[in-house]
Amino acid sequence: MSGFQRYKKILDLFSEERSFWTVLEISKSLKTPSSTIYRIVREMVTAEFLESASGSYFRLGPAFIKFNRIINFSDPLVRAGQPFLKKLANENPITSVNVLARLYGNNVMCVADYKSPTFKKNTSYQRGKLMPLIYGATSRAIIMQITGKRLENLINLENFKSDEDKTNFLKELKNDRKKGYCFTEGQVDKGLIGFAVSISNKKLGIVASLSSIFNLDDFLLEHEPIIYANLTTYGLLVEKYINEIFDDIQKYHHETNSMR
Amino acid sequence: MSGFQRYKKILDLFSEERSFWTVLEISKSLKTPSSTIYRIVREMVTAEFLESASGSYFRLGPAFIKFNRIINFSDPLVRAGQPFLKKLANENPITSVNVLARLYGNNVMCVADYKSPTFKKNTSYQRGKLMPLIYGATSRAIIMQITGKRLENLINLENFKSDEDKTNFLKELKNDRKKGYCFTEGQVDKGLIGFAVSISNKKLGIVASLSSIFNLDDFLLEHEPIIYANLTTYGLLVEKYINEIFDDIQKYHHETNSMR
DNA sequence: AAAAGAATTATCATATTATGATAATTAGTA
DNA sequence: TACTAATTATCATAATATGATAATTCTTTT
Repeated sequence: MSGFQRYKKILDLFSEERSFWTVLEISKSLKTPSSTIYRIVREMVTAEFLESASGSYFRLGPAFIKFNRIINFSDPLVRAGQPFLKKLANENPITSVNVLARLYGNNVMCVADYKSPTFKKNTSYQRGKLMPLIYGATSRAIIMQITGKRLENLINLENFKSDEDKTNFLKELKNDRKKGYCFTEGQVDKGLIGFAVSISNKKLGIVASLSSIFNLDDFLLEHEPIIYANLTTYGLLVEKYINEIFDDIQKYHHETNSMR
Repeated sequence: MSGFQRYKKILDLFSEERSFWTVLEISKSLKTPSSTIYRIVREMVTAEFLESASGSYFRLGPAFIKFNRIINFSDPLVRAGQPFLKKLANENPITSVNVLARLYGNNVMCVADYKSPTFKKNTSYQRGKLMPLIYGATSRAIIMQITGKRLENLINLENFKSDEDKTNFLKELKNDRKKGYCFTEGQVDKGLIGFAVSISNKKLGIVASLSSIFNLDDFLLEHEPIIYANLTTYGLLVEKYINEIFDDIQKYHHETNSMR
């Protein structure tokens, strides 16, 4: 183990289900002597990436909250898209969850969400949560932007039941790419349906989507055109704002860099 | 520079105001050759603690969103307190911002907040934001739990205008400690007032506070007893739940550790 | 399409740092 | 108080990071 990996491996042990670890547990789990782990953990506590509780337990530290906040207030995708989620919810014909998601490594991650106050069911789409790559409209509108070898690599990581399933998926992907939007039913949460459009920004390396999720029971066919119109309109708006934000950033850097 | 510091120093460059950095900018700023920075940045991109955009810019990576989410869903303080913030807001006699905050290094950090929908003004208390240690009721209810050398060290980091100011502050602290709650006016945001109670859990090393912030203009003297009653009641409830959560965690560890 | 320039990665000898077994200390508990 | 568990210190050795430079790749311009 070397470099940043040394620290990452420890952080990766912490999960929602298991958020407290003792040094001995870490040591066993990583098959590394406890004297080494003690030293590393101490470093990370100093840096506030870990925090110690009594009973010799350690948990994730407040640094993550701090940096998360910085991202939240400065990430172009979040900044550009967040304000529209509520509007989208209000203009949708039925109660909805609205989600901004992006490619995150080999997964899709939700980066912002807004649920209508009247939406009762719990959904799998919540900020920070990793989502499966091949299920749900939210993910589809992301993966359909990817082509060639990159797509192949991503797809090969997934466990399709059969080769037929895989071929079907790729066919659907192609279709949706042409249409410019996606629809899926119950792929992530039972009883829910999703609609999504792609969002991207080449300069910023953003591969993302904007989606609305509804209760199947609430949905009528006549809602469809309105839903697509809303998503398309706001999707374009979000892209426009991302561009503007990036331009501002570049301008700022040119100014400050030329000041010396 | 060695160990985790090497990585931390780079991360610490990123802020809300300046969220994009090029390798060259980092290299200049840290007075370290760019070949070294390139290597380190690449490592962090792999670990998803940094992310590259085009134009050779880098920004904070999605790992922070992921770990933040884990904290959000597993931190005993947040888990115990978050659900009460809305209730507190609803039961307060006037529109309010309600905040859970905790000691974070030498600062106070807000870890959860709920604003009444009718509360219009922007406040400085938002999740993840660092707050001054000696201003505002939210911070006061935290620092008043600290005594002895620890308190002295913390206080000495602050710039009091005069020794008199410092003595006064310590006197007020003592008073509030006796009373069991705090009140301040306009110390953090003009036109706002704050009420706070302490929250702590020795086992978990939690030194925190629960507070309600109001518009000075809305406030009448007759509101005061209700506000204190609410804060006290919910403060105790939060502490009770923190305890229960910790007991669950311990039970879980005993079980899984004895399984081998 | 070629060329120039910028960004990024590779190389490698050397300096620095991490490792882990063990001992020493400290904190927690009965 | 004494006992046990947790944490820190020590240190020789193995492993790794560093940074100057060269090589490569990516972008932009003509």
